[in-house]
Amino acid sequence: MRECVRGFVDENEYDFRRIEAKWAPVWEAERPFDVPDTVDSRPHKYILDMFPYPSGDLHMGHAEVYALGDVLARYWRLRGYRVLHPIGWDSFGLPAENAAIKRGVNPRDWTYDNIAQQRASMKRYAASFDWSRVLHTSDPEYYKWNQWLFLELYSKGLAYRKDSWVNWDPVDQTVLANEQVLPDGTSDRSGAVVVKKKLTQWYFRITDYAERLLADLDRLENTWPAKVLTMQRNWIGKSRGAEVTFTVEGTGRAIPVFTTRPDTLFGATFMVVAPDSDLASELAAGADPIVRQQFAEYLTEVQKKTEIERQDATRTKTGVSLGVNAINPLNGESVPVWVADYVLADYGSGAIMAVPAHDQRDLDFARKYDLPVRVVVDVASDEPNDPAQSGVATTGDGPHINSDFLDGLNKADAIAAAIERLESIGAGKGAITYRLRDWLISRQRYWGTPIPIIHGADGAEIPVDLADLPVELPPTEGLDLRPKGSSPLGAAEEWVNVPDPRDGSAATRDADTMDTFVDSSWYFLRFLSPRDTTRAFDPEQVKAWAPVDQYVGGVEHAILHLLYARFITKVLFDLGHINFDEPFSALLNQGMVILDGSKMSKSKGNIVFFGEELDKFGVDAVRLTMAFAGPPEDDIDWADVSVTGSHKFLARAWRVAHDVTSSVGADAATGSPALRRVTHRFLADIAPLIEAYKFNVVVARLMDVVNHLRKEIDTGAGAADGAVREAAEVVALALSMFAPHVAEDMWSMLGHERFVGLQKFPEADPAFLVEDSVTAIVQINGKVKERLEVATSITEEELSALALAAVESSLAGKTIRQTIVRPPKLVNIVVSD
RNA sequence: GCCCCAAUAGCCCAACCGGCAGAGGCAGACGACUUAAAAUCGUCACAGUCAGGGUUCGAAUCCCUGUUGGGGCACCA
Repeated sequence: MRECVRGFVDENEYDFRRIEAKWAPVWEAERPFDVPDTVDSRPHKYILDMFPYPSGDLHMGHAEVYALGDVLARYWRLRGYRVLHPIGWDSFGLPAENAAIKRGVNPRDWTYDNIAQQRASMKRYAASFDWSRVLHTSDPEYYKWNQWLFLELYSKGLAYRKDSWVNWDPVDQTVLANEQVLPDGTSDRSGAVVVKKKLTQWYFRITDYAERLLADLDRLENTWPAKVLTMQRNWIGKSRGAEVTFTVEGTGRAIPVFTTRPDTLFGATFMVVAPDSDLASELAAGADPIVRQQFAEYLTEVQKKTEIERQDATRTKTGVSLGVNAINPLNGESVPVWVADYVLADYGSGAIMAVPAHDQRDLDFARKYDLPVRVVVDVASDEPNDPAQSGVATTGDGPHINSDFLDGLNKADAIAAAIERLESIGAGKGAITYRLRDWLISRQRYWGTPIPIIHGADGAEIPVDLADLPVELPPTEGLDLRPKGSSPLGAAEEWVNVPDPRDGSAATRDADTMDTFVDSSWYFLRFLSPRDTTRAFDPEQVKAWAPVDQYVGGVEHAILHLLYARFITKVLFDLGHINFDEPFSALLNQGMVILDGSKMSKSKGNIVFFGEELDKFGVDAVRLTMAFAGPPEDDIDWADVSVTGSHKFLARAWRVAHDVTSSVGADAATGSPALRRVTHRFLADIAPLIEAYKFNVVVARLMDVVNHLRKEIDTGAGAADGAVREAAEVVALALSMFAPHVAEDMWSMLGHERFVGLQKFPEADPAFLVEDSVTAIVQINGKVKERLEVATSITEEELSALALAAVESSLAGKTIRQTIVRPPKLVNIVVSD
């Protein structure tokens, strides 16, 4: 049950409404966290939270990221760093357009109305952003540089157009990148089942960077979540093996195949070509009419399948023979060539050698079409070793058989020997392939960055001159934004028809817009000089701030955004625009805010509304709850946490500061040593805890300090004590990371000038960090028998003697076998009867 | 099917290099204050660490097996 917390309009009571109303306007007027362009000598930290997409108001997920990101930003400020913590909006994208179609509003209006709403909520939430650097990716001032980026890639051959089978979302009526298709074959936006279409589209050559994108993950090993690293490695999907060239019998046409198992070449009993590959069409074209007919029917059937059906590994494999044979380069054997849709056109060369004895997919196919199975690795297991009978392909290691010069070798040696032989006879070589495909970046929708290319009547692609950027979107008036499979921009005749820059003849603009992931792949650089009209980013500012020291956001971007941003960063590095090649030095993925064990959703009706929570409990209590709920990467079940509890704690902390009667500068040295010990231990522990993202533990420790303070004021040293003031000030400083309004008010009540967020943590005094004495425990056979108060400096001999004396009576009649002494805390005496 | 992560009090969570299972909070019980209640202040109780085995003087912590939950990959040759 969450009930409403009521405040009192009384200066002597904690009232979050009064305190919020008091400080928000001051921060708004004085902008304490804006960072000027000037470079200064302090150490820098660039703390970045993933910027939001403006779909309606902020939600509880935003409340979590921006609370946690702000803890880190404020922490580094309190450590004396110069902190850049900017915010903006990822404001191009389909939802704006879909809303526009549904409600007849302009996508621009819809977007900027939402931004205004989110901006107001964000300000209310009091995250310490630099509000002078706000950017929106849908502003021409931003997407001009997005177009510049495109042209940079284009000039280096990294942006290109090709005709290919692409993922098509039949609901949103646009193409999707591979990364935007969920594992179940549906679109990550619309949820529609994705189909394949053959279209001419723009791509970024991310595959050129596959090896570096993979290798450089090692450098992020301890600063990025292991989970994200694994996901990226899987996505890039490196395979080592060999490329082997088979030759079509008769025509001599070469068929290159990629295999991870060149050692099993003697077990290849047929070949399979992807039905939708050019090679298949070519081979079928030369075949007899019956084969041609069968192939054509099969291809039609295959193309009707959805991605879901096609990716179902359990379905029965199908295929047709192409009626031609190919020669195995190692043994000269002639094997039949088939087409089957378990082979993919765009992986490897779109063709495979099939080794049914040692590959389950090939075996399934061989058994269905009665093709031969030849065992070439003797895997020496207890299992029946005949895949043709068992139906289970063997993949283990063992001596090779039926393999001529490979006989007797194990897997690794046979692979090496096979590659060596292939290379010496010119029939192949060692090779590496990647699962990663080029990034499809064109979209057939309106609300995105226009692609700055003009198509000449002769088919030439002419990059728009830099001086003519930005290519601005035309107004929506008169345009039909409804999805129809081609870009709405194509219908904006005045916009699309332009003179050919070469000779003034008729030409047209490219009517597609860019994937919005292009926009977000470099926005962290634009924050460094957001008003610069002469370039995408200022190299001086980049040198001062970049790369991002700490990135904070959801794990849903583990592949998409983070992979693209890494890629673009490497491209910009190679082009000499920046001097680093990984964009985000450290990454924190926060969990989700859920309710009653499940994800919040409109359809389930289990939504906690951001604004309502702030109304009921106050900004500080909500922010504190986000930090205190548990480790940041865990999900927060809003039903399991108590915002009321956070509110009560804040009131308690506030009251403590309110009760302090000493003046600024009161001597802490003469105050309560016990309290000082608590305060300085806390101070010493903040850094390691925050830097390990243990925000929940810091809050717990903060509560502990407040509890001690309360006790000290009520029944100890009293409200005028110097140590009490010291502790209250430390509480205000530390609390400013979580609850800025309360902290600012406490700081002010303690007689200080604003702003608490711009102060520095005092150093912990080492004198309070060491204990003079500790409680040592004495165990017999691991069970605690006695406790001794001993000096921290006690020697092994002294402690041992004290311990033996203390448990003397329990040792009567027993034999001491061993004594383990770990000064100053433990003695374990091992005895037997 | 393969891989990874987790499991500590009724609940959310702490626990350094293997060394007394508890920092903090929620919910609970009791007391003080109050005519009473709320708020506040205080006191108390509650688990032997998912199960089983191993290593060790000593295991929440290391190893193995399993259970449950979460996540990733999965016709990629």
